[in-house]
Amino acid sequence: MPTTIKTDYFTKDQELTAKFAKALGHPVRIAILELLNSQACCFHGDMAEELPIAKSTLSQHLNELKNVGLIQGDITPPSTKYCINRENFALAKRLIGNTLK
Amino acid sequence: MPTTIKTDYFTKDQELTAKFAKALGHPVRIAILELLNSQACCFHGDMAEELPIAKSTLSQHLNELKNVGLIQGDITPPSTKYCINRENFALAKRLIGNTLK
DNA sequence: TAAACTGTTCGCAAATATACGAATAGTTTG
DNA sequence: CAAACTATTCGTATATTTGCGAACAGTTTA
Repeated sequence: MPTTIKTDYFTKDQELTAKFAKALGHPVRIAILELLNSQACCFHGDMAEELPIAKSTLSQHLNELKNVGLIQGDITPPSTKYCINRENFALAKRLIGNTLK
Repeated sequence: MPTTIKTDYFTKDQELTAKFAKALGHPVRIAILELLNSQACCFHGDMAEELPIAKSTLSQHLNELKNVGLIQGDITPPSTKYCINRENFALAKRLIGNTLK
């Protein structure tokens, strides 16, 4: 068997593609994005009413989407407004679409 | 607070979109798909040489991709040939792309 | 300042995902 | 038939994800 160097195998793009895809890998998060997409922006509370999960769980999902940059949160207590990050939306679409080409 | 029915909240499309995305949510599986995409088909052994994981782990990843229908395996011992399932590739691209529109 | 309102964070439990090597299962070769 | 070859399955360990309710943190209102 030939020796194969396997250090740092993955490219940044591959890592990023997987990261975006992973963030999309849950129905709740798909639903969140569709909600945000259908309206300009959305408050946490509005989504909590629609989605079949506890508020704390919703916060976690929103946080995951925020961490990969697919959405952004405008925190002005007592309420928080969430919007889609169009730039990263497009990037994610391009990366994933490229993998599925 | 108005009563909201939350049973069976997610649509089939939302579930399927999440499923596809989840399958894409790991760099190894992204790399696998890119390998398969760059060549017509690929043997397990060819990929095992390229990827920084054990063969058994590779089998698991291939199995996940197969389970969601993104690839298909042609098992003719002692070797197994894997190909991309173009139909579901396109479906996944359409569903995820639609979410990110 | 107390109470109300909206979200987040914490602490925990259960379920999934990831990874490896050993053992196993089909073929083909000697 | 034994050995070699390729790949999967098994058993196991660890890490991550998902989910909830309780507790907490900023504002605004009474």
